Amino acid sequence: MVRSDPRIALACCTLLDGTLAVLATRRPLAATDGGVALPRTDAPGRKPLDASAERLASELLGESPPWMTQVGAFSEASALEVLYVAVVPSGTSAPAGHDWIPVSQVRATTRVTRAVAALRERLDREPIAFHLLPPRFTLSDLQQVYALLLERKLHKASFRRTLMAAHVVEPTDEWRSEGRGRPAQLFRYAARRRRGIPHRAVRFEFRD
Amino acid sequence: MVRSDPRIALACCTLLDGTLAVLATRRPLAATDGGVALPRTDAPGRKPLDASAERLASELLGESPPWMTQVGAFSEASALEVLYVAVVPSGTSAPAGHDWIPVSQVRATTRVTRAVAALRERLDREPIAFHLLPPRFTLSDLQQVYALLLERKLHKASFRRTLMAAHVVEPTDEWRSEGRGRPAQLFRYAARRRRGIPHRAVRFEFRD
DNA sequence: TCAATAGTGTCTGTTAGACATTATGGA
DNA sequence: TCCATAATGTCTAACAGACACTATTGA
Repeated sequence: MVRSDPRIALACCTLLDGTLAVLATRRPLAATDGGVALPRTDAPGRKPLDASAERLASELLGESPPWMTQVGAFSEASALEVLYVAVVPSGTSAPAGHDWIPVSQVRATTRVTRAVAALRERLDREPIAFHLLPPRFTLSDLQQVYALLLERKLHKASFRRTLMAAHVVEPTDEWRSEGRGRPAQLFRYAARRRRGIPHRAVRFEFRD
Repeated sequence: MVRSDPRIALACCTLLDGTLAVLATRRPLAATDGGVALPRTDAPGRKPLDASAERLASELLGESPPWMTQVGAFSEASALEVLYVAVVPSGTSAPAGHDWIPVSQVRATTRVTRAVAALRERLDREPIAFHLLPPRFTLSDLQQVYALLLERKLHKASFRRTLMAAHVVEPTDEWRSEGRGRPAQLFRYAARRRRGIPHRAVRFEFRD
């Protein structure tokens, strides 16, 4: 009946070489659970969990991640663990003692799988993809992020039409030449406040 | 650093007189926190949280609720609380010492609000609306549930077309006459396994 | 010139929503 | 008969996806 404080674990995600990667604590001895070691902290019971998670992320990265949310609670070993997921822009370097591990290498880990699923589920309601990219990005970059997280191919013209109609990006006057091919215009995330958010059609997409 | 076991709280929802209601523990003294008292239990540290929540729900209702999931963890007073949400068919009677309270009367309560939000967010991927109804229901009943949870009007013909195209209900040979008007055919939930779940279009529906 | 990528215009099939109409009961 | 509700057919505007095409750079 007497237990230690609950722990908070953070699955901090970014883009690395065109794939999703998660920040893992480097361990001197070989990992014994077959998964990655997510950064953790003990959560003081009285403080809001979100605040503790924020502090953990800030101490790791030096600043608050641009997007973060709670995934859920798990009973882990003998204590309770509350998992958070955050995203940081591609190019963010791993802090000392940590490494970016491609999630494809840790798919067996329940926590990472659930963290990535939480990203995918919120992709259409939260600007997650944008915060996985630097402030300036090309529309091809953005499309790749959506394709990566949704795990499906996307139609280029359709993707751009929908993006423009939603007024969530605005063009800059910068262009980027990526070696071969026509240079791409850089855009920034700028969700223009819309008067009425369009109604989604009712969907019945049960697997069961 | 030394704390008691985490608690599990259950927001068990049903339909009552055309509105959403949540199961609250009746308290002899006036509630002091201005909200409802959700059924709770202490979670043994070692057992999976889902199992503890299942047991809480089963002991309350006499059987497992047809649908249930974890909402998240909250730091509550001095301990941690993990909130679950369940749905039971309309007509389920409140167990002894408990009452159905319309959620419109408890909107200020964070936990109930988050539980209902969790229902709405999953409405298109889980058969939640169906489990809020008895096994046999009319399509008008079903549409009312969707309209209630989505908080918007739905177009009747469009709703039925989408429903039929998704193959998630099948007609029975029963009809129900509700006083005045033409009797309605009763349907049952029967999600036929579909070969390929259709791709949803990419949406950008950020409020921000 | 060619290869590669960015960006756009047009067409078509699907579908959500509007509207109208029929069907079938009770009062 | 009238009214209320169920159920369905048709039309239209919106849009996702396919396809083709132009634009602009490096090699």
